[in-house]
Amino acid sequence: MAKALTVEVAGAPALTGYERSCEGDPSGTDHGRAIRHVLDRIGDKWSLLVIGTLRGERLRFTELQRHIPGISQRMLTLTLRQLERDGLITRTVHAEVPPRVEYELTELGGTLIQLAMALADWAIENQPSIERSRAAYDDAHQR
Amino acid sequence: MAKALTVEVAGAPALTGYERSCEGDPSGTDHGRAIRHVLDRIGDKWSLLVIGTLRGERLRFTELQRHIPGISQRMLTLTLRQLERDGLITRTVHAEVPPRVEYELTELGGTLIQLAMALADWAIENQPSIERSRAAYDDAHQR
DNA sequence: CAGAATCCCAGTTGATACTG
DNA sequence: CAGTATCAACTGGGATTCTG
Repeated sequence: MAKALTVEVAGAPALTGYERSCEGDPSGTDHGRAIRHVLDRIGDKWSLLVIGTLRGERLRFTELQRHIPGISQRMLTLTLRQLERDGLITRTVHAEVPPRVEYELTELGGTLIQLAMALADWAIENQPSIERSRAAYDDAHQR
Repeated sequence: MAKALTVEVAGAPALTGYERSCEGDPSGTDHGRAIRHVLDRIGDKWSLLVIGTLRGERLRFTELQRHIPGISQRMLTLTLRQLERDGLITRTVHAEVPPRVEYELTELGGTLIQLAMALADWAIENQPSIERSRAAYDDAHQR
């Protein structure tokens, strides 16, 4: 997840194999590379779910955990940190006892929601079709 | 990748922790669940890249490998099989020597391209902003 | 309450060698 | 050419325990 942090050398961000091999790419807009970047950011198990949950509401740590069944304390923390670092959410600590920390989407994070919704819609709409295709494939390739 | 295959029980597809905990969900359209499904399908390292490469062209195995720098023979094979199973691409074997196998997007796969392009556009447009945010974050949190 | 620190396994990916 | 088979390495993520 923190790839760029672990392999960073002299301030230069780490490069994946794909990126390295594309360094001299003539195309100004390498979509492959771009896609790799989004996926690195929101292609993990929880990021998109956290963003979706923060849609329209500002929530506390525990509230988030309740809204996202199955997420562990550890992964919620890591995911939130990552999203904060990328500027997709903000983290606000209130100087109280007991502590209260609230998370909320930034404007940038908000723009991602649109994509997330599009993805979800696609999934909902095409799930049956995919399910059928799988059944057919498995049926034809069993032994 | 083949999660549903490995943990299948009596014909019922496996459930992730998230899905299990949502079984009684009242909402007809659980976006969280839907997003989980798309991510399971195209959130891996190569699927979206393969789909993007197949955009508009029908390509052979080796051609695909050349178009996608960094992908190993093994991962290309696995990814193609998965996409074929899900009905996103078709695999055509020509009875020749040497063998010729061509891959091409299905209609369903074509619809995914739209989303992929949207993702790529988002990445390209917001990459600088994210980069800046990261630099600021790392700067503020270093020690 | 909101985490930080550890431990650890399962699953994914990569490298390499072999084949119809 | 288009794979398959095998092995090794890496890492994402869960469970658990501790703390300001």
